Parts: sequence; structure tokens; C-alpha cells
Amino acid sequence: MERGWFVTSPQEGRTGFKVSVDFKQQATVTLAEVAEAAGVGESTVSRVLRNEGSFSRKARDRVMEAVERLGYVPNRIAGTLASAGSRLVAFVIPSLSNIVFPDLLRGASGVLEANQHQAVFAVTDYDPGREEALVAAMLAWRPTAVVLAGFEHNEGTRKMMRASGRRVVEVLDVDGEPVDIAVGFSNRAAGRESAAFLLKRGYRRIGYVGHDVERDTRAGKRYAGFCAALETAGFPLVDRQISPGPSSVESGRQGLEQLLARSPGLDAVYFSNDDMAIGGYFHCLARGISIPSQLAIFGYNGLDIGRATPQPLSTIRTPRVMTGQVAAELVVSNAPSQVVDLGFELVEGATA
Amino acid sequence: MERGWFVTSPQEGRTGFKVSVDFKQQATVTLAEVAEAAGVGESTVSRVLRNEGSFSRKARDRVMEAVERLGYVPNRIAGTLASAGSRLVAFVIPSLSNIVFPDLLRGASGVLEANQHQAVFAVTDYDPGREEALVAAMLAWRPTAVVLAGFEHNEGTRKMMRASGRRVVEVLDVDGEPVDIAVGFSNRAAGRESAAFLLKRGYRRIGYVGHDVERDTRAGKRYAGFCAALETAGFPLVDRQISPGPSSVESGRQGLEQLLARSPGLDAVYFSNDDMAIGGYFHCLARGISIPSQLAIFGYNGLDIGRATPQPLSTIRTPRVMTGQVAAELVVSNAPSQVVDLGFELVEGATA
DNA sequence: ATGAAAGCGCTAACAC
DNA sequence: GTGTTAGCGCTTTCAT
Repeated sequence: MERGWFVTSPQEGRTGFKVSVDFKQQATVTLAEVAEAAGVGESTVSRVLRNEGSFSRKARDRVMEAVERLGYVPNRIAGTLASAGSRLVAFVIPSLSNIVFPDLLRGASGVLEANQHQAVFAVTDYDPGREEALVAAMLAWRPTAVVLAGFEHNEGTRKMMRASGRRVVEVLDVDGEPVDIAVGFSNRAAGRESAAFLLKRGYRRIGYVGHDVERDTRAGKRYAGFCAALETAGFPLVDRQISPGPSSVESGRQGLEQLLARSPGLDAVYFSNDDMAIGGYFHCLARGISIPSQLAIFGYNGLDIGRATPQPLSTIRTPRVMTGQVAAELVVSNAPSQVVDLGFELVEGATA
Repeated sequence: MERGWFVTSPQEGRTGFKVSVDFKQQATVTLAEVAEAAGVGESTVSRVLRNEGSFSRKARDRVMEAVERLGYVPNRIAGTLASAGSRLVAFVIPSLSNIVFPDLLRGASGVLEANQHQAVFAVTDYDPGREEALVAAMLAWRPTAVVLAGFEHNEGTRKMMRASGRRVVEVLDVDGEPVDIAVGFSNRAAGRESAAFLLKRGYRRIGYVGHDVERDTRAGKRYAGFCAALETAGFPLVDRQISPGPSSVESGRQGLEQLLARSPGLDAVYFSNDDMAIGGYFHCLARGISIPSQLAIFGYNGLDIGRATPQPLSTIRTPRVMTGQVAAELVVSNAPSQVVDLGFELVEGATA
């Protein structure tokens, strides 16, 4: 197999191109060929390879030898079609930019790999329509389960999933009616507790800086819980700055700047998540606004970075990785329908 | 289908359990049944569904009606077995904690979804042995291609991939001999250019703070390039602090603290990546070390957060998302073997 | 303990 | 334009 390539230098940018192609789709070794080579029947090879049923030691040795010699790699596509489950678990997630989802996948993939399952994923970009299309595409793989974020789906999506006979796991939220299984924590309660904490600390003129809550419905629930708790206490939200687009450090920084320009009298600001809060924190550092005496800052997620800032960020730590682990465990163990509330932890940092 | 669940409150922790189970593995609708219901042959259904070959408008309508009515979802497993490719692209990546890999996946998944391909992934945790096992597992799915980080693989992994007849894409590096396709940028050159920049700025007593370079071989190449350039210039690295474990903000913070305790005379520090550098930046903020006059800081990756800090981070911006996009494009277009060097961009921030 | 044979649900010739 | 048929590479009875 001869090949060539052309290496470009960084200065020249992307100009790499082929020199020669030659990918002989080499005839893949099949189980039948292994059986032939080992001088046994196909079913014996199958049993040996899956270490199931009974076979003699001698048969096993001959099979393994043949497998080795021929470089046989089983075809899971065929195996899946012949047997039952695909051992594929499909994740249909809103984003990969928000650290929440990589964390979720990380927790899940460890458990799945340990149980001979494979993770498949697709990104909806917070679009329910795309979600529906992607769930349909995923179901075509007959996955063991489909995992998706939250409870807000198109009716079509829900119907499809219910009709599919697959397990369905809705994660990172528990405030809603699950199709089958839910694993996560209460965003609404997180919002409420954040408000209670700020009030307890004596803050009264409180603002909010957030990202697009139409799309990120879980952030929306936190916001709703937060506002409700403030009103109940008699100190309703003073002002808010909601930026379009996804959350980011830069967006939090700008959001706080704009909010303070309008409402300079605030004594505390609640952010839609830690990324946004860190941005706000940077704004204060840059402007010499002292934290928390002049302005208190409170986030959500409990990212590691918030523990390394000169003043640890006050926030709520959520069990994102564990959500993935638990979701995967329930799936591989074929657990019954249930809601698992993993809870969260309020972290009293130094910024509020 | 009756179900029940028990919702726990955050305080109670994870105690959710089932109340009733009843997942009838409902007989899935097959293409044959659709054909039957529509009063046409199986192949017609197949043609209509794939919109390929010819069929009358009338036939199409009847098929679609039946599909709709029966809630038919094609079985891709069967389809793949019957035809050629699986339209699955396998990513075997070291980690999901390092933002580099979610970025890569993000770029790739967009392109793949637009071309009816599916991303599958597994995480090696920087372990070549796990990588080998996971590549084997992935090959069993007969993916269109397997994508993995860098060129450092076990000989067994390489052999397996070559024998598989699948496309192989090695990403995020170009300093090495690719099996088939490589897409990325030169880590070695990035290290060299970082050194050149610091020297040009007049820094002379330079140190390094990094994470485990045995495992993260690309960080190791940057470090090597960096040191080599310093030596060539006659100002070899003064001291270094290498922490075990993965990179993180906290690790960078502690690393710089330890480095400065040993070598207080440094005037600049190169970090293994932006996470580490941000940690170092926080350390300086906390200790009142003024940047860059007392100490200069230089990172790698060009994360967004580095642009929102009070002083923008000096770093090298890498095309991570584009690496994923290009890799996916080459795969879906079945491009020839080649090396694509996407280059990188040095960002002159305010920290060095 | 082991082999023969019947599918799994679809695609791809190939006739008509 | 449309139906028939032979696989794709396995797993799984069911004999033996």
C-alpha cells in the first residue's frame, strides 16, 4: 500500500493534499473463515468468542489461534442484528461548549465502557426541532437507551421515544414528568436556595445576569426559582441583563457591565452559571469593584476554576459527572422507571 | 403502560426507586410490514425511503402513508450490514476534561450530522493500552473512520488500524508519521514560537509550569520545542515545575507557587496550556505580583476565558474546532491520505 | 461438546 | 417503475 502526503507549514495554512490513494477495501475476515481455518463449526467459534455455552479446551485453543493468525475482528453490526440489543447508548445533548455536557459524557462513558457498551452522541444546539430529528436518527441504531437533557421536548420526540421500546433517560433536571427515567437535580430548588443564601447574607438590592433562557430551559428554571424566592421574601429582583447566545465568560463580563451601568445601586448579582459569574468577577477586578463589600457575586455549577480564583466563587456545586455515571448504571442494569434526585451543594465561597 | 416513580428531595440524596416496571419490548415495525401495508414490494419501500432509484409518485405516497401510520423507524443496523459503510465515525480520545477534545468533537459532529454520519466515542484517559482496546472495540462497528489524537500509539493499535481497511485520522498534531490522514498543527513549532516571542520581549530568566507530559505527548512536544529554542538562543530554561495528573487551573496555580518558591528570580513562565496559565495568573493576582513587569505569563490554546481576564492572556490560539471539521470533511468525502497543517496564531495579550 | 441451518431487517442486483 | 431473491456476518435453536 503506497501513499504519499504533503506537509504544509503553519505559515502556509491549510493546503495539504494527497499524492496517491490506494485503499484496497481489504476483504475482511469473517467468522466463517475463522471456523474454516480452525477446523470447527461457526457456532463453536461464536461460543468461544463470547465465552458462552460450552466448548472444549482444545476447540478454544484452535479458535484463538486462528483468530490471532487471521487478525479477525468480530463484526458487531452483524452480531447486533442477529441478537438483541445494540449495546449502544445514544446521547442527544444541547451543546459541547457548556462543560456540563462533557462532564456528563465523561461520567457515563466510564461506566458504559466497563460494561461493554458504546456511547454515541449528537448535538442539538438547543434546538427542539434538531433534537427531534437527531433522536429519530439515533433510534435507527436501536440503542439500548437514549439519554437527553431535561424534560422539554417536542411532542413528536416524546411520542417517538415512547413508541421505540428503548429506555429513555432525561438528565440534569428533576422538575418535570419523565418519559421513563430521570437523573439529575432540581434547578428550581437551586435558584431558590441561591436567593435564600443571598438574603440570609443581608443582600437586598439583587440583580441577575444570564444567557438565553429560552433555549437553556434549565437555566430558566433556576432563574424562575430565584425570582420567586426573592419576591416571597419581599425583595424582588431589581434588574436583569439577559444576553442572547450561549453562556460564556465574556458574556458574563459584558452583562455585568451593562447591568451596573443601568442599576449602579445593586449589592449582589446572581449569574446563570459559573462561566458568566467568572466573567462578572473579572469585570469587578478590572474596575476595582471590591467583592463582596461593594458587590456580591453568586454562580452555579461549582466549576474547578471557581476554587482557584483569588477569592473562591460562591456557587452551587452540581453532580454532573455522577449524573452521567448513575444514568449509565441504570441503563446497563436495565433498572425500572424512576427519578433519581442527586441533589446539589451550596458552596460558601468568598464572593457573596 | 403504567409506571411510577418516587421523587426524592435534594436533601435526601439519591434514593429514587421504581414502583412498577412494564417495558413491553414492542414488536418493532419492519420494512416488510410497511411494504405489506402499502401494498408494494420491499425494494420499493427501500428506494422511497432512501430516495434513490426510481419509483412513482403514487408509490411514494402510499409508502409514506404506511410509514407514518405504522410509526416505522428504519433499522440502520440491518441497513449497514446489507450495504457497505456504517456511516459511523469513531473518536478515540484521551479525555473529555481537557476542553480541546469537546472542541474537536463539536467541530466534527456538525459536519458529520450534515452528512448523515454518526459520531461514536470512547475515552482512553491517556492510556495507550486502553487506547488499543478501545480501537479494537470501535473497529468492530466497522466505522467509516477512526479518529484519534496524535501519533503516539502502541504498535498493536497501528497494526490493527492498518489491517482494518478503515480510514484513520490522527488529529491535533502534525509532527509525526501518519497512518493515513493527519489534521492539526505543530506542537513543536508552537513551543518554539512561544520561546521566540518571550525572548524577543526581552525575558531571559524563563521557567516552565506543566502537567504530566509523559501522558500528554503533545504538551511534551511543545515543551521540547520551547526548551530547544531557549537553548539555541543561549538562555536555557532556568527551572520547571511539572505536576502529576491532568492540567487544571488549580494545578497551574500551585505549580507557579512552587516554582517561584524555588526560583524567585524568574521573569517569565511558560505554561503547558491556558488552564494552567490562568491558574498562574490567579496566583499572581492573589499575591500582588504585577504582570508582566514582575513576571510574564504565556499559555497555549487560546481559550475564550483568556480574553476576558483583566489583562488578556498572551498565548497561542489553536484551531481545535476546525480540526474537527476538516477531519470530518476528509472522512465523509473519502479524501486521499494527506497531512493537513492548520497552523496556529500567536496572540499578543497583556501578560507577556 | 459441537455442527447445521434458520433467521435478524435490510440493500442490491436482476428480472420483468 | 416495481417485485423477487440472494445475501451481509453473525447468533441461536435444535439435533446429534
